[in-house]
Amino acid sequence: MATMHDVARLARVSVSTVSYVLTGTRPISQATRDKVLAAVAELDYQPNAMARGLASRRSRILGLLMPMDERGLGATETAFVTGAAAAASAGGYHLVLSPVGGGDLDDLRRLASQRMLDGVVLMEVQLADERVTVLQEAGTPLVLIGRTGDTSTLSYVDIDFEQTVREAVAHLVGLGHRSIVYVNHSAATLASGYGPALRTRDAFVAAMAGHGLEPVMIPAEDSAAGGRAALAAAFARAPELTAVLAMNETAIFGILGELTGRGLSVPHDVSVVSMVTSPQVAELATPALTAMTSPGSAMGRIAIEALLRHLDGPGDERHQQLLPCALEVRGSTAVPRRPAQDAPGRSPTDGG
Amino acid sequence: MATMHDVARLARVSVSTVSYVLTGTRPISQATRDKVLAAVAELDYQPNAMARGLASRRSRILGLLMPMDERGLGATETAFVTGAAAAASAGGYHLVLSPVGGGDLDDLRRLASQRMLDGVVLMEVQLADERVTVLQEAGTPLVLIGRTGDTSTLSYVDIDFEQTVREAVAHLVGLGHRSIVYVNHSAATLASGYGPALRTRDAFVAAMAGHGLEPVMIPAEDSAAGGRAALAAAFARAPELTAVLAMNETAIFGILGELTGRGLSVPHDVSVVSMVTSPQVAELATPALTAMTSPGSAMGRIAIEALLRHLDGPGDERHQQLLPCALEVRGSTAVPRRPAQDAPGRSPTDGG
DNA sequence: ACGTTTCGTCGAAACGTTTCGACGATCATT
DNA sequence: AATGATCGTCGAAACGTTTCGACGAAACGT
Repeated sequence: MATMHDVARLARVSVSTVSYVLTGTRPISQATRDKVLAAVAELDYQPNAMARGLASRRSRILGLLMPMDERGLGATETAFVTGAAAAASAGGYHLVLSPVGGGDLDDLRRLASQRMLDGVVLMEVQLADERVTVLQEAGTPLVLIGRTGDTSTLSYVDIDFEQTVREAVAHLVGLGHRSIVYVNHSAATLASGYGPALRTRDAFVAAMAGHGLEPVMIPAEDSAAGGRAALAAAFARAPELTAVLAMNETAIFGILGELTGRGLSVPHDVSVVSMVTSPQVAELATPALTAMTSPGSAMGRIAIEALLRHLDGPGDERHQQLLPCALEVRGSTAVPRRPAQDAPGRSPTDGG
Repeated sequence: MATMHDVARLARVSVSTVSYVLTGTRPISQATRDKVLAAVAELDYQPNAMARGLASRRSRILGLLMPMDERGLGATETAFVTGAAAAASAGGYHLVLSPVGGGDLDDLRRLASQRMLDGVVLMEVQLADERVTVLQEAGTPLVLIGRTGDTSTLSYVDIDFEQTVREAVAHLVGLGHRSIVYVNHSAATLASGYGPALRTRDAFVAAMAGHGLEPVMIPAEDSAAGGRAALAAAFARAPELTAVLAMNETAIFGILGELTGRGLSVPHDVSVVSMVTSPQVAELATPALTAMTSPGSAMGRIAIEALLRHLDGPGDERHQQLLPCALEVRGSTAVPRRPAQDAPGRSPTDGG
């Protein structure tokens, strides 16, 4: 394995000159530069990451901290990781996936103190998240995915739940639906203050109100059984329902199963829209789900780019951005067969 | 940030003594050890990872190289990552996820040459995999997930496809099924020499032969549409079929949709077994799928442990291990309603 | 022609560990 | 009581970079 000394000797220059050529820190004449680069190529030289990290006090490693619970990563998180890794790679950084769960806060403290990570992206942030405190104490540059309760001081990227819900509701209303039920995460999750669940709830109420419609929200456990139960509850609360909007990616398969079980056809009897869902999951269902596609890959990229700016910049800048999910119409939404009670049979927006 | 010098000064010993206490490389008296540890605790000292890596020529970072194609990680791969990360963490190592796709072989070469990774776990290995060559040339310790064509020299962990298929077939035959169709990956994938597809094909033929039954295999594209087409093809080839064994986790949702579409009930008209599937995915279907659960987490752990042994040991040892998937019976398999043609009502293997 | 910048390069000192060789003490062996 | 081994500790030399200060040489203004 060639070192910088070898390159310097071969090019007949000093080590520092080689370093300046490679890092561009100081101006070097074209002639010398060529000599050095030729030597680098000939020796197939690669800088030693550890030595570079020690001397420059920059590891060029970024951490991606995700809960990694037993359910593992969904397709959305996966897209996020892919996007983040690509952006890190483009910036000359590596990305470390750390399975730092909720419990091992000491693990996290150790990780941050070892100076192995130049910066960190924190996923699945809770409204009150101890990990944030730990990392801030350690002085680690930080970008959040999601938002804490106090959003003022930190950089974050999050989904624009309000805009997303508004679009989803508009799509259904546009098709002629008047009775729409929103299936959220579980009551326990809501009670624990999970941001996305709370924000979508409020956004749903607001969006329905904007159309002069009654909002009905049903919480559901994160399982197929939870979805079935939620659908039963939905019909109990709103027997005339023609559309379901579901936040709960896991429950939605139960919802579909239960609808089929009741002899109801999707989309003609009941339309279904899945929120914050990846195309891969949406395609698994039959019919394929009309969904609000989460911008996973873009979020990963943006988060890393913000983090890199943090590292280079003066350090006092913040990046706060919301990204909406994109409506992708597939087979699970259509004009309702059962005409809306307070509307004519013809949908208001089908003038194609 | 405290350094080793600070600890040494506070404990009134030399730096090397501190190092010996911390690494256990040389014997140190209890009295000195106590002094040092007290100083460490007081200063909240954490060793600098870069300095340690440079001096010891060990980064304590392990790489997990996965294709990261646009489909992202399935639940099985996710479990693998989780298991691997936990094992690495337990061994005092960190795990780097690197999105090294097929194209950027140079990227991989660079990564290996930077001496940032002590060792590497390579996922989704092809029968002829250039990445293996690159890493071997760079002298990077290596463990494969999957097997190359020549299995003699390398360490690997893989699924025991033969055993898995045998169990799946035995389950179905035990229920009384006689006409079983195997839905594999696509013809193109088979032609490209993808190990799992080839191995399961051969294992299926062997297992069916063991029961004196006719093996029927249908290739299917990795999509819901591919699954539908495969099912149609299956009925064309074997109109009397009562069971489907599917390797293709994506196609299986299309298969289920098409069965429902044809008015056939799962499991009573047709039983379905999904191979190498995670419980999470199996639960998404209605009814929940009887599946051969892939040992994702265990594989991750075993691969990392083998890699760590590689790093400590003399370096010439190999670890080669096959893990079967475990049969988990859920709602998609049952005794066939349509009695088998060439057998009495009683199944040949149900002598419990 | 003479100071004064600017440019290109060099030598050496970090960076924070690990690890090697050495050296008194202590201990067992004769 | 002298002779080795063993134990515990120390000082110093790596490890392979980056980066600072310095220093000639060339280019500039006067």
